[in-house]
Amino acid sequence: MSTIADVAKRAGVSKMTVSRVVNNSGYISQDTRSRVEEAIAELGYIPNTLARSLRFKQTQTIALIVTDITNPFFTTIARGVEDTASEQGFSVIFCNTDESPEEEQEYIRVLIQKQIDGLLLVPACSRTESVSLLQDKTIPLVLLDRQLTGQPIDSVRCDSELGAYCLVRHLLDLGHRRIAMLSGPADVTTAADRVAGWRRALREAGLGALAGLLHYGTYSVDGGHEMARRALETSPRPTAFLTANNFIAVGAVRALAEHGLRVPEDMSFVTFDDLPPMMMIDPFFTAAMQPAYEMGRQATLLLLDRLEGRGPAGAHEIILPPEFVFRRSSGPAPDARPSEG
Amino acid sequence: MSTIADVAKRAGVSKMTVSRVVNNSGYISQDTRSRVEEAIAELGYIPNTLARSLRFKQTQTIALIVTDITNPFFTTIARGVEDTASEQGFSVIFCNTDESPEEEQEYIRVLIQKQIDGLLLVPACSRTESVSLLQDKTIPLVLLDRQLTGQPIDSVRCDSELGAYCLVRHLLDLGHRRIAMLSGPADVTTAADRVAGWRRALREAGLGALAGLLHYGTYSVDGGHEMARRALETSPRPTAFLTANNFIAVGAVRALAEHGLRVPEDMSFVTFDDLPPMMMIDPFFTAAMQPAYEMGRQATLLLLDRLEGRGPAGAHEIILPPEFVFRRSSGPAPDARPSEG
DNA sequence: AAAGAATATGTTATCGGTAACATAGTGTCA
DNA sequence: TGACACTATGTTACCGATAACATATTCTTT
Repeated sequence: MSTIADVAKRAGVSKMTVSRVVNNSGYISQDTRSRVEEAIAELGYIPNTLARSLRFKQTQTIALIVTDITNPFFTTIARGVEDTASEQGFSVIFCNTDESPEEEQEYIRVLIQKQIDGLLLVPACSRTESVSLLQDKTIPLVLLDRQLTGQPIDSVRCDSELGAYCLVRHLLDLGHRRIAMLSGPADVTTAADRVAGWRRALREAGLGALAGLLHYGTYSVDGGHEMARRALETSPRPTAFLTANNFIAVGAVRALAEHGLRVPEDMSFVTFDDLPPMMMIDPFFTAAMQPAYEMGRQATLLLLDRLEGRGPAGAHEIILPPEFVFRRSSGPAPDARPSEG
Repeated sequence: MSTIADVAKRAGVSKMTVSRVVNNSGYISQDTRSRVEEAIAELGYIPNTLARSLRFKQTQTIALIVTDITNPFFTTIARGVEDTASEQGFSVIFCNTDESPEEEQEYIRVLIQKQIDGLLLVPACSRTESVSLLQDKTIPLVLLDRQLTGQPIDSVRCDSELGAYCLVRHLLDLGHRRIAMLSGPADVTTAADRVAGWRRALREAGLGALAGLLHYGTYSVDGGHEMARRALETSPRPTAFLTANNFIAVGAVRALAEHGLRVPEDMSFVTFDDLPPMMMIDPFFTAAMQPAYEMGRQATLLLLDRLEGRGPAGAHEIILPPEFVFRRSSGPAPDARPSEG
């Protein structure tokens, strides 16, 4: 691996002269420039970013920590981040915590060691321990998707409360009255917000009695399966499900199938997050879709602004609206149909 | 951001002493150790990996370049790589080329700049230009999934030829005789291998006339859609499709639906790579599944061996067998059934 | 033609950490 | 009690690049 010193020796100049050629800075005679460029080509010299970063105290690298790399919602965010960052000459380090606050803390420590310039974080829970490390170091932080309790922090997210509210309104319009909510972990803000939207829509419809309709679980297929099982045991049974993310939806649909229930004839179904069209033979869910790519993009732009000391004073919150697709999974409530069961 | 010098000053010792405490090396009195640890805690000191790596000429970082980050096959490989690498104290940088050799070359250049210790590569095409950069630098390289033409290189892949062969045999057993192959790009070795397996099975069955049955396209939904359209225009029409990956399968199934054809009644269907069970409400494809996680794991182990100068002399090839699932997408050929159009 | 600007290149110090060597006190053994 | 090992700590140089400053030549300008 040849260094700037090797190039300098070969070209018969000082290291500084080589540096000037490489970075196009300062004055260089045409003759010297050619000699140096020739030496660079001959040696296949590629500058060492480590050394440069050490000197600059800037690595041109940001990191993105998500909680579930298998979820297309997060991989789409990741693409938005990657595209936007590399446009501006930044590299991105991706990390996956699997919803574990301990992993999160460990990653943050390693990333600080690696001298990242800034961090985009989907927090595993709403507690703030792990980010305190960053704040001591004055490394800019932008939260994605989920928030933290306590002091306000720059964040980009989708309006979960509104999304859930609209989905429930859709079900109410179809005549449903017993609408179960299969939510995520209680200490994750998106789950809480979606519950709030569900609750508001029902309250406005004069349906305040929610006993047995609200279930908390993990954002996973197993979580959805488990919550759906619990929900189906209640009596009277709900006629519709609202699930708080795509994996919960898949788990819940499977549980319904196991109970011999058809969607939407026996149970209507609406969810947050769609499944990726690329993998769907036959899209099916009525869903509130979060603008994942755009969330990644906006968060990155905000973070890069912060790196240059720009952007609004105080914490900046960007809240994007969900989009809705209405498909076969939601239909009229049984007792709203002329004559059935 | 406090440095080792800050800690040293606060503890009233030299930088070297702090370094010894942090790395548990050399001799340290209990008394000094406590003072230094206290100073570290007070300042929230976290060592700078850049500086350390510069000195060591080792970053404890490897990179994984894949061609399509949206494909669960590659994200599963990525998980295998990440888990295995971090077990051994290595970080992983993920890169996505979107099947572009130019992007690939650019990433490799940046990764060399970042002084990665080794590279896992899913090449975008079988040409070798981009990896020559690495070989000048003696950075160990392990190929994943696909191979390169020319000199042999360490590689880990699944037996594509065998997988395709067995899938076609399955169709032959079901009575199919006109079996179309919807393959990937002609200059990608996995696509070529799958074509070879398909060809061998047909030849062994005495079905040498392949005119109009072989189609090349991209490994994408659009590619599959396009190839399926072409295949459906041939006459006599094929009774079964073999698709070379999961996205091609999705595109092809959609094209069939547009033509009003049912699977498997009107067209049987087998494919390489399944869709992720996590996102499938109702798994459906008969598929040859590649052991993606294990491929990532094995490739990482081989690469880490190479980093330490271990492993077999000469290029090492690890070829893992595919697994098969037989599901509803494949059924008897129409003319093999008692009475039907 | 002298003075200052513009051009071209080199030298030194530095980023944060650590290997290699140096120094000094303590303990042990013949 | 002197020699040598062991323990504990510090000093110097270096990894590869670059900012800041220094030096030297050429070109303008009055």
